[in-house]
Amino acid sequence: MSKSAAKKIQAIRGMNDLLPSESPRWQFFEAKVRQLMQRYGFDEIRTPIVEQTALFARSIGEVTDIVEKEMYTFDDRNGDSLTLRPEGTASCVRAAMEHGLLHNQTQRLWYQGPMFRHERPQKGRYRQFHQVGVETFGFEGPDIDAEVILLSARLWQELGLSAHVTLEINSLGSAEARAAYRDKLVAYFEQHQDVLDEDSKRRLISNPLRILDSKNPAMADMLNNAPQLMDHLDEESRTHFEQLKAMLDASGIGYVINPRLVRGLDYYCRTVFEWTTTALGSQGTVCAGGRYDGLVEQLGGKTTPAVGFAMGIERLVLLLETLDLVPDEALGGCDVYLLPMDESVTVTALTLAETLRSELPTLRLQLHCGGGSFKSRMKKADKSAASVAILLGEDEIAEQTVTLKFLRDEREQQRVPQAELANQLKDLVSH
RNA sequence: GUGGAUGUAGCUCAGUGGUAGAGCCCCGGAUUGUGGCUCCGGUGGUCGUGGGUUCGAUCCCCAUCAUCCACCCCA
Repeated sequence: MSKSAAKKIQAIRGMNDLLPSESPRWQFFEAKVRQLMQRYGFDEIRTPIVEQTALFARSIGEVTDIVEKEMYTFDDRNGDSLTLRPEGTASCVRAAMEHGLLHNQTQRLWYQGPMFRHERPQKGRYRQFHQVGVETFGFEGPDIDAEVILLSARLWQELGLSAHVTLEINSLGSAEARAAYRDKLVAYFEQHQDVLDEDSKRRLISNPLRILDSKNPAMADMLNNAPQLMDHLDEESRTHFEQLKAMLDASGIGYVINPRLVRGLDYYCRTVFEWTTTALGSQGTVCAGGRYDGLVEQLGGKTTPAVGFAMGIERLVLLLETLDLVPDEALGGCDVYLLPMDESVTVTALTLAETLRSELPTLRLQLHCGGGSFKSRMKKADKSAASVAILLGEDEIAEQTVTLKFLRDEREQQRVPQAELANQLKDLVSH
């Protein structure tokens, strides 16, 4: 490379490349998710990653941290204010409304993709991160709340994570009850201004319910005497919550009721829940969601009950990696390595490889390319993780055979007629 | 946005005010058609970047960028 004064261009802070050594874990996770969604009868929806800024301002809440200081917002060439989506629910609601999916019908949707928030990166938290989300529309009763929670619980089971995550649930009450409680709480906190720390004073405006969750011991007494959310639930929400608990009990799903569990986004009401883990440091929430019955109306649609959740893929993949839960066979590699022994047989090897791929569509066959000594070719076969190397040289070509060499066990290598090769390799294709 | 730690080879890391080393990886050889183990050799660094102090800075000072951890926030 020439000596250039140009600065090295690197990835944007907090936006990561997903390298080949990592991608199999993601694929493993994504495959499980896709399969699961099908099993539960959820349909995939894909929406653009850019939306009008107003969509997020109106749905997430004007005074939330996300909208106030974490959005990637910019002006389009025609002057419109656009924003890289910081979460998936708003886009999903917008798209569903826009295409009439909510008109006199119910929906069970899921999505997956990148989200963007301008936060200080740390373990399990990045500026471009990825979520899988589920959104359901048109179901009023607690059965759908239970259904989406059970769906998430089954995913942990499928992934081997069940023992490592905990379900916390709470109810925020109806939008009216929540608003009334909020006012009451703010009034209470204002009477105790002298005890409030800096963070809490700020939250008094942005998210007063969050103050209840403060870890500051100096405020513990004051918080314990604060009005309780549970005491201010409206009757319908109370019933809804009781029924949900009964359904979870009947399903054998363990949970903890956390009266201080408050979601950060404005649109939640009634049921809220969170799956957390202690294995990831301070970013322990791995999946979170709840009911948002008012959002569709808030965005200009007909009143439509809705429940959903989102999970952070980075966090879950990190968890899978930490706990070593991705099976070896999911971690990539190939089954066989086809190796021409010198330059003179390159073309034959190439055509043989294509023949085998046609005959065995699921066989993972890597063809040696790039020349090199025989020794280096063998080394690459070894590195490839293939269990079998197919050696092709002048002798083999002369008699229309190949040499099968077993790289991972003690079996003698053998000559096999090319016509029988596909048949011999079948056993390697168990997937 | 706040606080702390760290930036030396592709990776993991030593190290010194007189412009650098190990292990792993990679390449070649010992082994003309047999990988893994062993041995030998080799490629590869403007010591994150820019300034300052100094005869001289990878080392000391300042700034900046990046990464990591925590706070905040959140998935």
